[in-house]
Amino acid sequence: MSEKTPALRRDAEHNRQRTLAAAQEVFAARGLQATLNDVAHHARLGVGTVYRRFPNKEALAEAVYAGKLDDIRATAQAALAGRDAYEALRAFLEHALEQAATDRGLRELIRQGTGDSEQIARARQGIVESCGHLIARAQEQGTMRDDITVDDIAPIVAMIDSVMDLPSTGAARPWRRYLALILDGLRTSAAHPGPRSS
Amino acid sequence: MSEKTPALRRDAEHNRQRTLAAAQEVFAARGLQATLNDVAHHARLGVGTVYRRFPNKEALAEAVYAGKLDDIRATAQAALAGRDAYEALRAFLEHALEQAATDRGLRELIRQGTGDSEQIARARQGIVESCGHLIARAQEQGTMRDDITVDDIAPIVAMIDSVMDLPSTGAARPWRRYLALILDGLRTSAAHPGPRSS
DNA sequence: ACCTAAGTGGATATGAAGTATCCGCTTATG
DNA sequence: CATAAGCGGATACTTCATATCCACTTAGGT
Repeated sequence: MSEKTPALRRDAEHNRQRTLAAAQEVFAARGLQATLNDVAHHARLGVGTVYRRFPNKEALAEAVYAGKLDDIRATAQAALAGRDAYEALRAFLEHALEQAATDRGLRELIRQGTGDSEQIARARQGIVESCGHLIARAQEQGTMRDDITVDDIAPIVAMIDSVMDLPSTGAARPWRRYLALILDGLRTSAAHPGPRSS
Repeated sequence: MSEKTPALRRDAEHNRQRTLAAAQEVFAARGLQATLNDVAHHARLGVGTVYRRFPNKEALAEAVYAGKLDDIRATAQAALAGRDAYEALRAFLEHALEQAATDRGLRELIRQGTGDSEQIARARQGIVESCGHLIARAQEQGTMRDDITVDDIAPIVAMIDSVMDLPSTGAARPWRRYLALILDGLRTSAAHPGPRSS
């Protein structure tokens, strides 16, 4: 490790944590377009203090989300161990989207396919890879339509995301309903219920 | 009609049309966030000329889209005449989303539930109303799940919209595929294919 | 042809927002 | 207690969109 991290003064380290915590909250609530000034104020720190530790918003966002995203990647990989691949995929998507549901910043990070750091790109790639395996296996198991591919995952996630962004009518979380609807549509049996009724 | 429209000079009227046409194109391609300067330049007119006819971007957008949206409303109303309500709804949604697919500005206008002019609000309301009738009738005809309501329409449209915004991989238009998938899920027969296989 | 009100262009004033720096003051720590 | 590290937050910079202004051009009536 050639990286030198000169060890922060105790108060400085404390403020670093405050900054991260505040960023977490602010990004979750208002999205990545929140300003570092917002974050600093929320942490009850001066702007300068924040800029001293994180050169810019991107760096801060990465510090906040790299771990979270890698957790998701790990969950996806763990899902590979499941017997029923379709169910494993379903459970994984529900878990991942659950995270997204409560964190607008995460949602925006996932959505923008472009310009993410190496660390985040790697997580993204790992997730896609695991989903690919699950899809292939579900198809072998005969539980998923053969015309589904990995490329369907991103659109599906995008679709559910978009429901989350909607000014929801009830206090409910209708995204689960739609996720179920869509995933149901991916099942073999539902592909086309059959010929016209008459 | 107490409205006085003092009749424009011929060249002025011509430029007004150019402005509308340019706005149409620019909004369709780059969305409503395009500036009036963009529009003016695209029409090969000075900015001042555009501002002379349209006090601001909102007014221009309304002039461009009021008609388009009302056409969609009319289509929805016409769909009420169809025998098969489910099929009529499906056809209407496909038609309306076809419009949206080629016009980013229209998409943004549809998405933002807030702050639209009276004219546009009326169209929106009419569309929702017709969809409501179609849903109710399809349920009477036994072709649609009973737990679907009008409130499901907006999320479904939002979901398909989000697919359109995606940096599409192939040159294809994958939104039709997902619309079909979702609508299939609304059918009675697909509600739940049945008990577990074993 | 000529007059004048209507129209035109586009440089530019205005304003809003976000980013990032600077530097006088404070505080941890050996 | 010396001093390097850290802090705060006013503010300089940018960027970008909106909207205006006014010297100049032109349609169209007489």
